[in-house]
Amino acid sequence: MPNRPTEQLNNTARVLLGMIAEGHATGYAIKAEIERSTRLYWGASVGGIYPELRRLTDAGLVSVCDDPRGGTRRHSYTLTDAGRQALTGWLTDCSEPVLEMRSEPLLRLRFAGVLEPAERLGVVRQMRAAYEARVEEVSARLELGQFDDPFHRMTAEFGLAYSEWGRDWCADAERRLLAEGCLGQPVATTKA
Amino acid sequence: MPNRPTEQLNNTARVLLGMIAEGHATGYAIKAEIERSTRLYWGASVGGIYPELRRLTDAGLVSVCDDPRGGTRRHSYTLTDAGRQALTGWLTDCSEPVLEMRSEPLLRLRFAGVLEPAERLGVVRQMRAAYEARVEEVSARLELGQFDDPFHRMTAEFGLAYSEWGRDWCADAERRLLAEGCLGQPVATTKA
DNA sequence: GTTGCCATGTAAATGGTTACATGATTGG
DNA sequence: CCAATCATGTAACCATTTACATGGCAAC
Repeated sequence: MPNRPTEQLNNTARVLLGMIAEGHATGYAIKAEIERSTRLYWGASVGGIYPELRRLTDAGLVSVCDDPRGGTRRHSYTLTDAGRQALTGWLTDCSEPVLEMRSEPLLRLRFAGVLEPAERLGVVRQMRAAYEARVEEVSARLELGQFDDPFHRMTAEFGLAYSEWGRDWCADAERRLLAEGCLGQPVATTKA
Repeated sequence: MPNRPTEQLNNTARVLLGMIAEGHATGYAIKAEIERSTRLYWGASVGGIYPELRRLTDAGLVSVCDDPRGGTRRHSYTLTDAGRQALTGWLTDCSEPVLEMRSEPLLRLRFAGVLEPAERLGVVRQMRAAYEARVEEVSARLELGQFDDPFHRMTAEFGLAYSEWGRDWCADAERRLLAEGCLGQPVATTKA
């Protein structure tokens, strides 16, 4: 009687199942692959993977076998039928299109009105700098051919195109702000 | 001696300080404003605001006064000088351009290769549907004139433009997938 | 022989989400 | 009097992050 059946997988579990399906069999290999490819568009935790692997094992979604390298113990993971079903169930689930967005630069922009008009432009400049740095990072990785699988490459290309779009949006926003003198005094300063 | 000085604000604290600076004086009003505007681009928790308001008070970043409506107790918050400094410090901080991206549709796309070729297109279709729904939602709100402050409007416009961009990217990706027969067999199925 | 990588894990803290609990006021 | 809205909070849970701890193996 599995602890957590097919019903609800958390994000760590999803990444783990996907990685194992792709053939990354050990915790360490998964960790490395997360660093290599997923980090770009998914802030995945790395500290939680060993506990979660155990939970998945207990839940019967993955099976483990000992596969030592010399004297170093090593666990090799494979998907069970239930695990594969959970993974494809998640991937083909058409009910929940969770599009959450959590962008600190945008949150800052939302509050830029509380700054002095002269300082407001800096918030957008910052935001543009962040996108620019991301453009550099992703395009460098793409040029190095780091993304073998076509779907990995697609997601990296998405990251690149999105960062370029964001950079351009910021440049345009800067122009608009300058044209309007960084916008009057929308600040509703609190009066005690 | 404040519990948490200017140094590090968590995200809830940031939203709270910004909201108070804008003149949303009570926990309830802040909650309502989060629902109204911030939800679109910032998945902010609403359950954590009262405890956090107390922490901010203890830390000397906001001051509170009782402001009852009839027999209903009510707390009115104002920024202290330290609070205003913390807020502007965050807004003008040029060290940390945290651009985290956490998109479940993209994560699914990354693993689409483990599905049968025929099913892969569905992952992108899903993603497009999510963006389309977002486009509808944000443009409806913009047309209702829900965003008074120019910076609120800018963030909403960002949300709209981004969703449109994402929708179009997906449409293009769908075309590419179809043109290539949803891409061969990149699946590295695990062998036990 | 020591640096760096492979490999697995634990502990503590923080943060965020949901659900619950309470009660006053206003308007129909 | 009932429903909706204003208003404040707590408790429990889950997820995430960081830091730490351990040890083998390979290469230089």
